[in-house]
Amino acid sequence: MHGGQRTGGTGRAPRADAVRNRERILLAAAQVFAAQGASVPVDLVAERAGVGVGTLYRHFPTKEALFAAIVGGHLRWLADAAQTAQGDSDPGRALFEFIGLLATEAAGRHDLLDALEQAGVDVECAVAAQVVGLAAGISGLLERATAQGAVRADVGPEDVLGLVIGTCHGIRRMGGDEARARRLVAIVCEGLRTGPG
Amino acid sequence: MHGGQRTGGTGRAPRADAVRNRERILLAAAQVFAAQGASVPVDLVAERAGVGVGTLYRHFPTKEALFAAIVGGHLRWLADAAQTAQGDSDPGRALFEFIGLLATEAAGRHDLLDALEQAGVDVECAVAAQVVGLAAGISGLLERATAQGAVRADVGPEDVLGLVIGTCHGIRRMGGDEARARRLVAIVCEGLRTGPG
DNA sequence: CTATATTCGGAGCGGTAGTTCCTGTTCCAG
DNA sequence: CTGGAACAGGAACTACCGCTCCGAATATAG
Repeated sequence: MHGGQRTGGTGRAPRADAVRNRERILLAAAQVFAAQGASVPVDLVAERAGVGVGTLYRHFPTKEALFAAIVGGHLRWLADAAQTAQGDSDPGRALFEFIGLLATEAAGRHDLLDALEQAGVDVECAVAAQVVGLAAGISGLLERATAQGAVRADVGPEDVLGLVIGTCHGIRRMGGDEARARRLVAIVCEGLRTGPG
Repeated sequence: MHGGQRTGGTGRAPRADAVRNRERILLAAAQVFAAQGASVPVDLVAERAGVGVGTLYRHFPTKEALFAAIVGGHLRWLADAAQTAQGDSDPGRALFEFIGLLATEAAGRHDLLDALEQAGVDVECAVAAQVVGLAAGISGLLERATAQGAVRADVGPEDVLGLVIGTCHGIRRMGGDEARARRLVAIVCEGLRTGPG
């Protein structure tokens, strides 16, 4: 499970135009999903890729599979970032910086926010499996920050994810204003801190 | 514009079964929209009301009009609550209590959250006009709280509304857990407060 | 009770979106 | 060069949804 599915199934090498079209589709889907979200019609992705819908459906069995292939990369990247952030000497700062990163990414890319939200509703869906790595990373960051006493003791990983998703909705609501986005993130992080003192 | 539209337009008294059906539709729509949100099919509302879709469309020109009629009541009620809360002797507490009320209402009722979100995207739509009263109430509460120094000086009414909407998404994400809902609201309110001290 | 304007109901229309199917085309081994 | 298998493309199929239309039912005036 690492190179993409063959069409035939035996061991024959794939044709050159097939792999070319596959990459065109992936590129177009990345652009369109990021700009418009998961609700964009499949035909639009195919058109942008310069390909018919039949071609698209030969490479990806369903729209959801294509979407999962696109957001999977982002999610893995974010999960890795969370993993490395756990090595930070200041756990509190590490958590808050990662929240800022996640909020900025998800507010700017519609596909990422859609994926996070879908994962919360349909636990069975393809993207939900991709999110667990990210959730684990947040969990690790939060544990260290809690041990340090940098955040309220009663918050769990689900709370953090919920707050981030919510903040992204708030940010998107006002047209991606950069200053406001930073303000909302700052407010949420301040709220996560332990009380005054 | 206060009693609902007549069908004919002259001055004839409406038929008894017509007003009965109108109220059935309103009741069914209130239940279904609250449970499933604005995206619920019109046929389902009609079925629940024990009425055909044709009947529904005689009383309400469009689905959006029906939806606006349903959420309009809630929005006015909330706007009134915000108005009266402005008379509170403690502006900070008044604002935070109202945020908690709004979040609880919107997290439990899908229609209210959908309306708030739709108003942020389509400024032209019917519900957007209904939200301005609520926004004005929040504005007033925030102004007093800011003057008292109970909240950060750099937050605006739009920030508050965005945060509340976001918080509701976070709350809904985890299945309406009561304790978690209160925790998220508390975190956001704490973040809105002026820094430590 | 009768007449008639009003209302009811749901089949059907137009549009959208995901997916499939089939014909014509293209690449590659031999 | 050539045969044939893999591939491309988009029309068509299915499902869904908001909305309309018109024959059937019915409430109310006289």
